[in-house]
Amino acid sequence: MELSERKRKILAAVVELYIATGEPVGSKSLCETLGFHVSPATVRNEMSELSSLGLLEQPHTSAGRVPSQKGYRVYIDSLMKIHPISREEKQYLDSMILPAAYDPEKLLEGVARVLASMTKYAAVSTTPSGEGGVIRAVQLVQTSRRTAMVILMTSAGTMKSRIFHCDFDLSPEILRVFFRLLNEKLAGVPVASVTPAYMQTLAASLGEMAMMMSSALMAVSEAARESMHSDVCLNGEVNLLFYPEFGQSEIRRIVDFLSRPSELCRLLSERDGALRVLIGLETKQPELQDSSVIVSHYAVGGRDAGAIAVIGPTRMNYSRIISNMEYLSGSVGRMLTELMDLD
Amino acid sequence: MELSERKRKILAAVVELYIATGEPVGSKSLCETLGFHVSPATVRNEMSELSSLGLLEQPHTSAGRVPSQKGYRVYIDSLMKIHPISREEKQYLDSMILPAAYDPEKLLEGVARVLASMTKYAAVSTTPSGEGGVIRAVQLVQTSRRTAMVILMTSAGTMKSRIFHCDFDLSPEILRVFFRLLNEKLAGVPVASVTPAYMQTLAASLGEMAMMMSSALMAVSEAARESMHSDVCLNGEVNLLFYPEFGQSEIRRIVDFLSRPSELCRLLSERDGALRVLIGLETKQPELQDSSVIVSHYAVGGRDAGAIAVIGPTRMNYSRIISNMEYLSGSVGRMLTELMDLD
DNA sequence: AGTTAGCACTCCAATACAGCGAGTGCTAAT
DNA sequence: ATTAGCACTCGCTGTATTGGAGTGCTAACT
Repeated sequence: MELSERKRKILAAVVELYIATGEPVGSKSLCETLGFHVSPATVRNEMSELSSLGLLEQPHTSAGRVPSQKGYRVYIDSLMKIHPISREEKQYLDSMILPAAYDPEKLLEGVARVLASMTKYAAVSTTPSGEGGVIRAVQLVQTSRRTAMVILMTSAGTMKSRIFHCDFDLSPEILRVFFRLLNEKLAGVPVASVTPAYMQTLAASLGEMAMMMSSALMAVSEAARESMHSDVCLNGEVNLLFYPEFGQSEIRRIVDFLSRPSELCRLLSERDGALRVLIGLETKQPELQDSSVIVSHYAVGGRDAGAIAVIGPTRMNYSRIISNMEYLSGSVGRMLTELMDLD
Repeated sequence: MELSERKRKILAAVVELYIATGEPVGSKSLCETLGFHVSPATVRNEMSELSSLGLLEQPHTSAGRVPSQKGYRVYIDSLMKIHPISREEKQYLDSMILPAAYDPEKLLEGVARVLASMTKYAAVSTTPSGEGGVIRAVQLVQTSRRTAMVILMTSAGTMKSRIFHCDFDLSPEILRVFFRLLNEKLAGVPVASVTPAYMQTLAASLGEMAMMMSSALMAVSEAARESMHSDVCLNGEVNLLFYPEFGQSEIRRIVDFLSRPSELCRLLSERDGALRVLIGLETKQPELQDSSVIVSHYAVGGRDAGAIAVIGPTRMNYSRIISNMEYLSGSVGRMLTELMDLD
């Protein structure tokens, strides 16, 4: 399907005008935004052909045209020019996420927040999953006389903590011993293999220390289990309220869908290169019929670790958002890689 | 203003029926739910008097009655009987927040989440502010070869961390020295006095160590500054979508209000005993005209530290929510007190 | 052949209006 | 004091009317 240059320009103009206004675009108003002079009648003829090609559609006979799902597809794949991200935007994004760069969960939560506030759509992010990684280190922090926190860091960029309680007073010396033992035994061990059974055998090898450390060991195994699954952070659902194309009932359906983490996960796992745009039913979700999703994956230490996504009406400002998301997922990956000292 | 027993019963029944159905209640349907036999006409007479007392109002002449703000007030202050919290509810609440009990911020965030999911309204919580407290301990955790995290715990129940970067490789020995120095110098110092100027004089007293530790000291002062202000966690705004009394535009106004943390803070700072119910304009917020807010404060180590709140339509299930919130704020205070080892 | 002006046609959206029914207030009887 | 009866009010729903934006077609023009 090759389109004439003029058809391409007209399609692009329809998409952009519709994105900007949210109203079906008619031949007359389109003429005004077109860079060259043509009469409304000519534009009508062209639009009529674009309609029969399935790129535009009419809400009803006597209304303007609206891009179809296929029309958006063509626009995104070959018509749109991506607006490179500006220095100010980079600085803004960095400044918003940098303060949370020490904790993967906080970081990804912050990313969802900034993404939502910047785009004015709903944003989702997943924290990295420790699934394929190994334990990099176990840290211990005393939190009160008889409680301490274990922090388990994995090569996949996760960091989980868990508190444990002893029935004797902790001292820096004891913690040092615990620390040495735990790291000796666990560093380099695949996270997936840290099962309760594994901990049992580990405890056995600790001899008399096993008793004292049992609650610490339990905390470690719980932290390992938690490392295995990735959390989903959702933010900015309410932004969707401000788009008139979503009515009360539609919003409810979308919000309801967004509240189901497993479905969101599935949506984010769709991949095909680093960044993907899913338009309307391409998401395979009837609830998202009039929404689009932009998913961008981030990598930690060279391996795919998680994703960030924006969900908004199909009439989204794709070009601006895509460049921002590319930058953000790059930053996140870099920060986590750095945090994990994997560079 | 003393009401006859029958008027009290009728008012209570109107409030409860309206809370349950959301529809203005008419004399006929009210008769059916009333425990004793009276005719609709009698009820109409009573309701008419309650109307002229300003306790009920009519959306329009030929509609049923709806409780006025004053009517809710009377109901809450003297008619409602609080439904004590059940064992299952307690267990559910505990199980939802316990896993986050090691980090005040996560805990309060979790509280907002569980409160929102349980009530199906919007929930807010504030993290404790370190303002009046002193530094209890500074912990250090190595996060990579040249980076470490400082964790600053205060007597007010706050815990803030910050990462710092050195231009030399860190070792457990160095960290131990840092740890000892920091705690020697800072334990017991009021958080409010840890200004950059204070850190300057502290650095001076460290002699040759000052150079090596400068980034760590900076991290501490930033963590202290952060400890001073309390975060506001908001959750479940979207729940408000499901109440028909809120139209699209009203929801937008409410959500917009909720997105301004300083205003939320002001709202939560209203206090008068541990728990307070603000109905409609009692909140002094025109945006919350048709909403009510229930605020419950929690204490850490015997001192007021923060608050949790629920925001929903005036037609809220007050009795259930109040008992749940009382329990929750008690739990939170207890957990934080325990975490801080202040018991 | 491609472009354009003119015009009849379509169909949504807004407005007006009638009829229904839930609920009230009043009156008169109990 | 309570209740049955009844006229009245007023929002809601459904139907008819109208205005206008936008289209598709045809015929004239370049």
